[in-house]
Amino acid sequence: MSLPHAILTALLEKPSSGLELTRRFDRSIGYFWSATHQQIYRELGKLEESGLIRALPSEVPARGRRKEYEVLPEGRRELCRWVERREDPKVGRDPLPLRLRAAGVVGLRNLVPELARHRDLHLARLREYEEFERRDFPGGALTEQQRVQLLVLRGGIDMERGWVSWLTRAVDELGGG
Amino acid sequence: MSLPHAILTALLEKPSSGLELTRRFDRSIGYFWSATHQQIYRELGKLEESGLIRALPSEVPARGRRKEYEVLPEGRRELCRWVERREDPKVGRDPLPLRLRAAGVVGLRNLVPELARHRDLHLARLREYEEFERRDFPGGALTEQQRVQLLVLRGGIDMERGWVSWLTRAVDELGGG
DNA sequence: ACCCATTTTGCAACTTGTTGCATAATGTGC
DNA sequence: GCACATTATGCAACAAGTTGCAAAATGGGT
Repeated sequence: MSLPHAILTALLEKPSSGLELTRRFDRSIGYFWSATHQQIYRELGKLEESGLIRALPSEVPARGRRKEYEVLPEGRRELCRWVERREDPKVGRDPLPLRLRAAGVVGLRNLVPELARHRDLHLARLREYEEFERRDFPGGALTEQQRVQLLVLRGGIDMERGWVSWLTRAVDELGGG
Repeated sequence: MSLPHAILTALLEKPSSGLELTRRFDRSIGYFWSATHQQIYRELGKLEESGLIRALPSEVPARGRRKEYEVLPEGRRELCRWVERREDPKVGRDPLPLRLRAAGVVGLRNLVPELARHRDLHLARLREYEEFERRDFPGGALTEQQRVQLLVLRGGIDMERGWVSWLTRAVDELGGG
């Protein structure tokens, strides 16, 4: 039940349309979550139906027509409950280490180049996040909200660093013999 | 499509029953994947039906009765195809950073103790993995399969270290003021 | 005015993951 | 040999995530 809450957060930060949300998920929210536009539209429908958000008033019934949403008080309350809730951590879900482990049984085959490719992709993501940090948080006084956003961004950075260093070691050890 | 392949890998390492697999998922495979026993039983059914694995012969039809599976040649081939496949990395899916970000909007409320709790849980997991490393990989010559398993384990360790350090910093910065 | 690519919203079918419960066999104490 | 917890397998209903496609509006260009 994280997607609706991720959407509520994003909408509180700034009222948006479905597509806009999709784009923001690829950027600032996507360090730890991702969602396709279909997921988002469906969820927006549910959230509207249950009275947590509403579409900003517009005349036409709108299909293929831009539709902005904003959070209602009940939506904010639900988000508060979620923040306060106690919930245990989940283990990650990345198939790559699994594939490496499979390779331990069926042989390395062509996996090392794939590991290197992933290392490069994670490195690119890392660079991008570091760029966000430089661009969006130039030193100086930060609001509480900005401090939290920066913390989350740094979490994303730490994770990507972890991937890069692990994959680098893996390629080294396996590629080198 | 990772679960069936994770099961194939585990069964190749050692033919097992459903419950045994469930336990092994909580241990050596679980660094990057998890599965409940229901998921595993369902998947075992599918894999058997499509001829990738088979139940080791036993007289009685068996309900509530231990049932061992082994991988058939077609299953091994499928696993090879999976290892060779090109597949992009997925972003993580952990709700905690999302909740922190939500707290940036609705206020920190009681989140800091929850962050500390997660830090402790990740730390416990980290200790457990380190214990696995000490116990199952005492220095000396390793087979290729063991080297790969150790690499995967170290990936799990790196990720947990990342969590612990990030959560430590988060608790520090937010708790302290 | 018309064509066409793009933007934006959305449906439907499917796969995967989760939750709660049911049922059969096995082991243990008495 | 009976009661009871434990082990082991499984069903069914649901929730969440994925994939492929469609259709309405918009904004050029000609």
